[in-house]
Order: sequence, then C-alpha cells, then structure tokens
Amino acid sequence: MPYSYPYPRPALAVDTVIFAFDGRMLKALLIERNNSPFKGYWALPGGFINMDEDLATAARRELAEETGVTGVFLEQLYTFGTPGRDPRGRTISVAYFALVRLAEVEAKAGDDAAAVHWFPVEELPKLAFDHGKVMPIALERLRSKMRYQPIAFGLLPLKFPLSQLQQLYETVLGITLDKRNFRKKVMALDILTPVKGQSTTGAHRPAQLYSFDSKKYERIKKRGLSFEL
Amino acid sequence: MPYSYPYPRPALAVDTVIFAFDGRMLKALLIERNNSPFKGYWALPGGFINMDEDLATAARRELAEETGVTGVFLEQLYTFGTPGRDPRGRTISVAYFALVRLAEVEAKAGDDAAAVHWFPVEELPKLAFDHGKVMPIALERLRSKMRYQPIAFGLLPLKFPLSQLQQLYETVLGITLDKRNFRKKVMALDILTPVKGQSTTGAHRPAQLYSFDSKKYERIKKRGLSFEL
DNA sequence: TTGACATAGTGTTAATAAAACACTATTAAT
DNA sequence: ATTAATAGTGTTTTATTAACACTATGTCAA
Repeated sequence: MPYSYPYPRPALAVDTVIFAFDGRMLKALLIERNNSPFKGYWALPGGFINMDEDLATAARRELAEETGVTGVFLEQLYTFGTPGRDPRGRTISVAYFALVRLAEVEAKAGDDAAAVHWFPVEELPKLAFDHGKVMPIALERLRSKMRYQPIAFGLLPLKFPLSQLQQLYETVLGITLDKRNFRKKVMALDILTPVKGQSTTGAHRPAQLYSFDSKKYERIKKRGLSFEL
Repeated sequence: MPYSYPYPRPALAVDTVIFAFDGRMLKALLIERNNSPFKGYWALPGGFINMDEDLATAARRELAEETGVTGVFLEQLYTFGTPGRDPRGRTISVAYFALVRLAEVEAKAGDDAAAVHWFPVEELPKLAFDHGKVMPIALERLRSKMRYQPIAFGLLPLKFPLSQLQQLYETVLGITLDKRNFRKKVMALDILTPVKGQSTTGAHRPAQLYSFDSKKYERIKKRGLSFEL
C-alpha cells in the first residue's frame, strides 16, 4: 500500500492497567521489566502494536498473554505522548484499563517480564516510564464509572454475596456504606438474580449468592432508567 | 537518538472537535478537504504531529491555525486506530475536543482546507474518514462533563446574562429548565460575579451580566464541595 | 448440647434535595 | 400611554437520601 506521509513517525504502544479485587483490597497487576530501559522496574503490561491490529485488540492480546484471561471488561483510558516519556525515542502509548476476576487469572511472566505481581493499589512501587501517571487516572476512571455503570461485577466472582459487593464499593470508593441502605438500593435496581447455593465461609450464618443479570440490566437501560449506586 | 523498535509504524495524527455556541445552537467547526482522500468532504480540523511535539500541543497548534484562538478549553477525547480508517495506510488519530467563544474566533481555511464552516451539531454533513464516529463521542463528553464541571463558560462570552447560561444548558442537554430553580442553583454555587453593565438587546428589561469567577470555583473545589447543575 | 461468636438479613423515620408553580419589574418601540 | 418582550423573585410539594438497631442462622469450642 502506498503511503503519503513519508515523515518520521513515533512508535505506538498499548499499556493496560489490570484491576482485580481479592475480597479486601483492590489490586493491580504489574510486571518487572527484564530489559532496558527501566530494567528491574515494575511497569504496566503492554507492548507495541502490530500494523494490522486494532488498538483494543492489541490490548486484549497483551492481557491474554500476561494473565490468560479473555472476554473481560476493557476500556480505553487515555493516550500518553509527551516527548521524552520513552528514552528509546518518541513513543505514544494508548493506555487501557481492564477488570478481571482474580480466580480466573493465571498471571504469568512473559518474554519481557522477569516477574508478575499483584500490588495493592495503595502500595504501588515506583513505576517505569510515565506509568506512575497512568495509575491515578485509571483509578479515577474506575471510581467514577462504578457509580453509574455496573462494571464492578467484572471484579467479582460470577456468584457473590451482597456483602462482597458492598465491600468492593467501600474499598474502591474509600467510603463506608450503610448496609440496609446499600441492599435496598441494589435490590431496587433489579439487576441481580439470586442463585442456588450459599456462601459458607466461616462460623456464621451463610449468605445468599447473587449473579449480575445483564439481560435485566439491558431492559432497564432501554427504558431509560439509570444505574446509580 | 538510537531507536530500538525498527518495525513499521503507523502514522499519528490529532483531530479536534471544536464547539461553539451562538446563543441558540451548538455548532462545530469543520473544514472542507482540498486533497484526496475524501476530497470535497467535510472533516475535523487536524493533522499529523511533529516528532518533538506533545499531543495536546499539536492539537492547540491546529486549533490556532484554523480558528486563531488560543488558551481555550481543550481535552483529550479518544484515540481512533482501527486499521483501514485512513485509505492511505495505517493512521492513528488522537481526537481532542475544544470549547471556544464564537466572538473570539476568526475561522480561516488553511493549506489543506477549501473552506471552513460552522455547522449546527444537529445538522452535520457526511464526514471524511471515521470522523462521523468522533462527533457523538465528543457531544456525549461535553454533555456529561457540563453537569459536574464548569466548562460551559468556555462557550459563553466573558460577560453573559443568566438567561444565556440557561439557554446553553438547555440546548446542549436537550432539556428545559425551570428559570427560578436554575437561577437558585447557579447562585448557590457561588462561582459567578456580577459585573458592571447590563445586556441591552431588544425592547425589554436589560439583564444583569455575570462572569465566571475561577478563583471562587477553586476555593469551592478545595473545600471538597462540588459543582453540579 | 449448649453457648459464644460472626456475619446475614430486615423497616421506619428524619433530613435534605429537587421539582412544580405565577406573578411583578423594566426597558424599547409604537 | 400602551404593548411587547425578557428579567427577576419564594413557597410548597414531592422525591431522594441518610440515619438508625435488632433478630436470624450458621460454625466452632467447651
């Protein structure tokens, strides 16, 4: 294919902030770089895009390579292009953020990674490149989006007790919620289906398990009604 | 500078959705393309980035070239990179959206533009490339952001009557607002300063003019109080 | 087997915020 | 002096959100 723009071009990468929730803390997956620059530093999983590959496809490919998960929530976050952000030369990075269920993930160190590790988002190490700027933007996006879209379920097991949903909202938003008010609101949304089986962990009354019902949610959305927690 | 990524690279462009408000309608600035591909089509103003130039800087440069305005609200919107979106070859475009005061703009056709024109956002022509996908995203961003951040003032003259502010909200959000409730809310926010002089247009009672007071707004923000209209 | 412990589950009231609603005031034009 | 056109101003009703405490049910250990 002939190309009518013969000037020098920046390199183009995708980097993904991968969030998961372990029941107590929000965590992010980082890789330890095996190569220069920033060898030994922790960084967001990512890499250069292929010439015939959509941006989101590249992000999903990286995500599958690093964590083995597919079909998860993935959304474009922001594009970073400040000159000098990559010492190898001008590189633009399109950042994505992803929500995964911890139980479904098998994080594995790839070619470029000496190690992979889940860090609590409140205790991140110093990051390579400008990745330290990406994380707060990703967190802010997660927080604001959780309030009016049902994305939090991408962080929970397919079946979960309401207490876990509340714990997730409290942890991510950094607030405490009244149990009764929270349950009232959630149930009023009518987007959960009770499922057979109870959570039976610990010496106490077991809890009803629920699953997010995307059909119900779509019906609500079409009626113009809104999710809001 | 040595470069360690010797593979083919996409070209990188910025395109900007420029919004303005004429007192009745929200409008967007488009250029008529003078060159192939899409010669004769209307398109978003934009162009390829320079190798030593920040993304936002590139967007501001294009904005200044096309409209003569500087120092306006400009925000990154979304990055488009689907293979095939530019028939000349793989091109990634970082889209921005900008808010300008119509009175300060002198739109001028640049090198690549046969013409420049303000279109009402509800009556856009068929656009070049995938620019038809950009506009609804820009509109949605404007609408949602207007609700909780004081960006609307970037579309109004520095001095304006409250009726114009209300008209702007009604037009952009596609709703009608109660005059008394609207004024109560705006005044309660305490982010406007009345200025000397009245709007004296037409055979009717003149209106008090106000200006947005960013100092007041910053003080409010620091106190954790929120803008919401 | 019984009691202690830990989490699940459940309604009502008070406080706050949002929505509905109509008239008087002031200017320019005729 | 009258008309036309927009500016400006409070109160009541309704809806939403926040505050609040006890009973239920299971496991585990004595």
